[in-house]
Amino acid sequence: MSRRDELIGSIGDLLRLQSGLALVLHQAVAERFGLNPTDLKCLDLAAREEALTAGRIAEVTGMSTSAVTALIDRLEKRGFVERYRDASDRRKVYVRTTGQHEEKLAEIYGPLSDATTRVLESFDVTSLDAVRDVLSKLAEVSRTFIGSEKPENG
Amino acid sequence: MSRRDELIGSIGDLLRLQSGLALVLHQAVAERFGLNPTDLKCLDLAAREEALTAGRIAEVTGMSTSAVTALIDRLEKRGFVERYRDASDRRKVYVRTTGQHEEKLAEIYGPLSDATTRVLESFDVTSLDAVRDVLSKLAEVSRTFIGSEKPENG
DNA sequence: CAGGAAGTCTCGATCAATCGAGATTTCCTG
DNA sequence: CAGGAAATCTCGATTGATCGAGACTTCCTG
Repeated sequence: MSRRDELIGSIGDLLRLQSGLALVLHQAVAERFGLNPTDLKCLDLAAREEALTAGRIAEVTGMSTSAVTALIDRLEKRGFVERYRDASDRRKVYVRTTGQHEEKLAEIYGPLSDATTRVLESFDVTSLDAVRDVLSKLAEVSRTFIGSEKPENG
Repeated sequence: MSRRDELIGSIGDLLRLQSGLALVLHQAVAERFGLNPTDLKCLDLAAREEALTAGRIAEVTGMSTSAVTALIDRLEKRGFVERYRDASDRRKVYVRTTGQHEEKLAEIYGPLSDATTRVLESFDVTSLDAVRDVLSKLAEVSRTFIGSEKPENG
């Protein structure tokens, strides 16, 4: 086996390892939040999307509207999100994060993020450049793959 | 902001992105297996550990023994694992994978794995070398971090 | 303003996963 | 072989998340 193939093999292993670790970490985060994975996912969604309605959550997750209501109830009860009605269409209910979410995330991920930065700082620009190129291409591959696996949610 | 800092920032973003994608992918895999995340996790455990007993699963996961029994029932019913008793201590029940798990995993991840390999093949050895170094250091950081977050499971 | 549609919520029922207590089988010690 | 410990399983009850049907409020069209 060539040095190239060896490298490619071990990078593959490392990527799988990182995926596994990400799962464990995510699990730990969900526990720390006192939320199940689905709820945490919707919380992330709320943090990212500007004007997230209950109906939109149902659409994205495939859940029934009643399940979404219950979900928002849970998130609201724990203070992670707030409901507010659209001023111009009062049927709609928007969900926005209160800030607790981001705060808590930063609290949890802060040390990891710092440690990651320190590691990266120990490499030269050439290496970092290569890493960024590779990771961005890999991200594209993953995204395409996931897209092809789940054709329903456009 | 220096070029270094820019690079470090975007690599951080890419790493977070990859983590997110890993989650989505894992979710998709669990669905494809018809298993919940907990069950899938135990299945992975069974695939990795040589002599995995029911009690060991309870220990690792923190579940009660009755929950573990139910879990193994589910996995067994779907053909992913088999129970067999220890020949020298017939109280113990070992759980081993039947091979369906690995087969199905390969089936799902095959295309992604191939695409990943193709991407990596498009880079030169110097770049790959840098990537491997960085990823292996980052993996170490993640592992340490997870260890410090969950001190209970040694 | 009437009628229907859209968006969300309420309610009752269901299902999966879990727990605790106790039963069962097997092992170990004397 | 008796007694207790270990490993797992069974059973009944509980909890959390979900669904479907329908209620409610609001919007839009004519």
